Amino acid sequence: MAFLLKQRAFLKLYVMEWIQKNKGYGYQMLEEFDETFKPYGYSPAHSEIYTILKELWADGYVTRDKKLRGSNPEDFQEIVLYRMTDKGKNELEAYRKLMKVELERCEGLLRKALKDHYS
Amino acid sequence: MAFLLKQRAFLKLYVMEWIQKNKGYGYQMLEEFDETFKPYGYSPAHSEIYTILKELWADGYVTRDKKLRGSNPEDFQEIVLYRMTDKGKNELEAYRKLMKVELERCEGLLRKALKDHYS
DNA sequence: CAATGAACACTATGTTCATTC
DNA sequence: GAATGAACATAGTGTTCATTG
Repeated sequence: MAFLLKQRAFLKLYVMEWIQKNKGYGYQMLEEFDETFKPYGYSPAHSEIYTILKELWADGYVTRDKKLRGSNPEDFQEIVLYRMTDKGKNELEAYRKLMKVELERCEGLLRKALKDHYS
Repeated sequence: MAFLLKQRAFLKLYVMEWIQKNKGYGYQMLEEFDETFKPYGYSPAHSEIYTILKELWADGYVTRDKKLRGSNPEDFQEIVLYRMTDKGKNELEAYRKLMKVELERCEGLLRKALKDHYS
C-alpha cells in the first residue's frame, strides 16, 4: 500500500488550479513553484511541469494556444497558454476532493512519525 | 531539490529505534508497521524492511544474531535478532536530529498545499 | 503460514540534450 | 537567459521467486 503521494499528483493540483485561474504558462508556473516552495527547500524540475501539462492536454482537460509573450511587438518570445475544457473543470472538481483526502492522509502519516519519535 | 522524504528514510528511523529498544526481528517489525500505519492505509513491502536491516548491518550500525523464536524446544523457527553497535547508537542520535528537520519540512509542505487549496 | 532473502521489473523523477527567441 | 520539449538515465520501490521450519 502507498506511502506518501507522488510529486506529480501534488503538482498537478496546483497546475490545474492555476490554469483555471488563467495563470500563465509553463515557465511561469515553474517560477511560481520555486517561489511558493522556496521556504521548504523544494523546487521541481522543469520537465515535470511540462510533462504534467502535456498529460493534461492529452487527457482533454486543457487546450493549448500559442501566443506572443508581451504586447511589445519586438518581443517575439512564444509562450503556450492553457485553458480548462469543461471536461477539465469537472476533473479538477473531482481531483480536488480526492487530493484533500490524500494530502490529509499523508500529513497524518508524518504527524504520526513526529509524535512517535519526538514526544 | 527534494520533494518529500523517501520511504526508506522514514522506515529506517523506526527500525533503528525499535532495535535500540530490543524490539524484535524483521518479520515482527513488518507486522508492527502494518499495525502502526493501518489507519493511514499504508503497509510497507517486506523487502523494504529486510533491505534496511541489511544496510544497517553493512554500515556496522547493528549486529546480527540467529536465535530460535520461542523458548519451546519444539519451535525450530529461526529468527534474526539485531542489536545496536556503539557506532549505530551514535548514528541513531544524529539521524534523529536530521529526520526531525526533514519530517517537519515535509509536514510543512503538505500543510502549505492544504492551505493553498482548501482554505 | 512464519520468516528471511535475493532477483527482477517497473515507474517516477531528475539530468541532459536540443531548439527558438 | 526565457521558454518549450524530448530523450535518456537512474534510483526507489513493489512484485515475484526461492528457501526453510
